[in-house]
Amino acid sequence: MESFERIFREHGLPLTVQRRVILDSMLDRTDHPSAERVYSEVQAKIPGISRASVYRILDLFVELGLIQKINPPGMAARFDPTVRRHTHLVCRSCGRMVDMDAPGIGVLPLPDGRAYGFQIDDYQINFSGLCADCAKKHTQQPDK
Amino acid sequence: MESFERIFREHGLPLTVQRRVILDSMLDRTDHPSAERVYSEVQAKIPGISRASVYRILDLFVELGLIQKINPPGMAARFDPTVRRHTHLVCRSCGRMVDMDAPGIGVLPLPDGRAYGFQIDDYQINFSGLCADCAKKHTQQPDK
DNA sequence: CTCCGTGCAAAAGGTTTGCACTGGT
DNA sequence: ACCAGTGCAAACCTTTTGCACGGAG
Repeated sequence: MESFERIFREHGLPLTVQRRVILDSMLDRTDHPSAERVYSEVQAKIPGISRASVYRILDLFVELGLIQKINPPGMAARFDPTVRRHTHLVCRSCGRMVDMDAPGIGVLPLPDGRAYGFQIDDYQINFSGLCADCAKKHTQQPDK
Repeated sequence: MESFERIFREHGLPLTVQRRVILDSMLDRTDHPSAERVYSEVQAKIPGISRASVYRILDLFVELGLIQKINPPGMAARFDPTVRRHTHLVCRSCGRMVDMDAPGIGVLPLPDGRAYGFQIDDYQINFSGLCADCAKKHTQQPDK
């Protein structure tokens, strides 16, 4: 929780205000914000911050293993403070993304990729469909 | 195979040279080209073709169910003539993508999303790792 | 002949980069 | 004081869009 200062020291990385604030705003959130959304939220706390810094800092956190980057099909990348592998539900219509923490769901053995010339070491499962709001809209107005 | 002319007629869609050539270049291929790659390949056969047409035509084929669009994490979309759901192996280093047709791999029941307010109707599994070439490079030069 | 499809160029959206300055350590 | 981190703007990559022309039906 607060040992992130140690993590930075161990890597010889300066702990700047920008990094503190962005890390703060990422932890303990259950949504999956895009870089743009993090940017606009953080602007309230650090008015002069640049979009580039947000991107750089989020990518740094990913490299440090502090957060996870998710690339939903056809939309901006999202960032997730939950680092362990887990499954996401994505709304095809509005892009809303929620964690799916059902036991047994989304747990696969890593297959042997040698027949394909691959060393497989990770996987990602994304379920897609419609969230409640979008399902409602679609049934009300099936056209368009 | 050749009934695609019928498919177009049924939809009242003109069958243009561009569509013929792009469909031709897509069928029977086992790689997973990006729109840009299709564009440069097709330029050899139709010198004046525009990038926009390639994008429009590929998307049309996806709507017609003739091909599939794949969105690998963090890179340009790929197109796949194999329409049925199947699993992909993606090289994290070079982006190479191969089909993984092992029986039983990548077949999941659709979970009940109601607890999350979702109607789940599809999913995608991507295994990731290193292809043989990139694995070789990494072991030879672990740094950088 | 009538439209739809196309080519072109520009815009849009998301992300990265080069460079000078600033702020941690 | 040093050097990495930052802000800014421009570049970049992928994809979409507006519009006028041209070819398929």
